[in-house]
Amino acid sequence: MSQNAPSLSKRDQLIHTSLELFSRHGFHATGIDLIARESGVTKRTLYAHFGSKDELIVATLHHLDEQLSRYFETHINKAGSNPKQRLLAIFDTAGYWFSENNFFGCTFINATAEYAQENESIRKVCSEYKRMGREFIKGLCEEVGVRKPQELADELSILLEGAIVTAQLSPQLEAANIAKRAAVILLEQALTKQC
Amino acid sequence: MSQNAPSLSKRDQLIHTSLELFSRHGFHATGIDLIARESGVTKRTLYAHFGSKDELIVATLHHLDEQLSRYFETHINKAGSNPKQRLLAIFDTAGYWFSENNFFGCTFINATAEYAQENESIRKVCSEYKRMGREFIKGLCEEVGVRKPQELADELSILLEGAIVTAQLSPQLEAANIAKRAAVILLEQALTKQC
DNA sequence: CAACAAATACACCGATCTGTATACTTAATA
DNA sequence: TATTAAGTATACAGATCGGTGTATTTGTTG
Repeated sequence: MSQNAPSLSKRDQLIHTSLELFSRHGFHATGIDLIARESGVTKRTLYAHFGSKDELIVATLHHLDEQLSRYFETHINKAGSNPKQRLLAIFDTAGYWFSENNFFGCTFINATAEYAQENESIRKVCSEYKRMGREFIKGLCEEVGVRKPQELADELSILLEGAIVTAQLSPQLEAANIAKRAAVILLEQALTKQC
Repeated sequence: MSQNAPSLSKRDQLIHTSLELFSRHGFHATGIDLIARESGVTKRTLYAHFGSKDELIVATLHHLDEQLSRYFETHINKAGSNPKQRLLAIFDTAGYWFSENNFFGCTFINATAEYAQENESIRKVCSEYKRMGREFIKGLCEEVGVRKPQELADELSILLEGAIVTAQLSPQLEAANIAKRAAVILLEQALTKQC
């Protein structure tokens, strides 16, 4: 999940630092001055690349979108070619994610919490990310060949969301394993129903 | 969910206003001055009742804890005495909750997002609330009489959490109904498994 | 070498933040 | 009626916030 490249462009460095600080401490709690300092960059340079803090937030969320999507796709591809195993690998991947030491819940959820009313563009990036996630899961359900892939995908998506916030709020629970256990039941039910 | 009492004590008025503003706009984004003004109270009075903003936040979350617990218990009791119906009424209640116009996701999740590192006491209130919620659901599972009530309760808890954040991020989805559909399957599976 | 873009250094702006100091007023109570 | 607690009014402190103005330096490219 984490990448520590030796030589990033100033822009990438700023986004990288922003992601770390926003995820760990939240958005309002993270000031522009700190981001610039931690990036080894002047505040003036920051504003040369991003017109405002909100723009920086949006760019950071877009970066996280790509990063998380790649993370899940990579891990699921490692699970092999069996469609059922690929679908359930979602929850194994989630388990890896939760165990990383820079996991602080879903930053998209956190961003929506902090900008529920104020900032349309931030909220839009978050809901769009979630929509794409559901599309991805729906694709895996279609591979499995259940009768109503949309319904199963919606159910598994909610399970995944629940596992994320449970891992965030109640780390002692094995949220990913519980969600996977439930997912197995829902998947088998969806498969038998079409006979 | 909302209560508009005519004459509240200053303390209750402050907590009531805080809950509204914190839920709608977030914690860092809501200033002490605004809370005092909207409560019709001086900032000096606010600090006479609560030693700091963090103390006010903790008190507000405790109030929300009681309010939400009562909300769910009341609605579930209205569902009658059939244990299965009572258990599934969790998700009907969630559906009512999501449709209220002062629903902005779970304020406990939002608080944890904003104070993940900084404030232990705030985080503790939130995780404790979630723990009690799981206990409550476990009690309903025991009433139903499944073999492993803890397992089913953990699964349904994750479903509920997932429905909450899905309703927050993707309001167009009928998150409560989807979660209930999944809950029915998990419940029936838990019941047949013990034969 | 000349020209230009990118980044730096650094002071500064107005606004807002949490929290406090001080003096005055109201209302209930003993 | 005297006392006391609760609240008001208002100004202020010290820090931080997002964002800008300006001049200087660096590095690359023609």
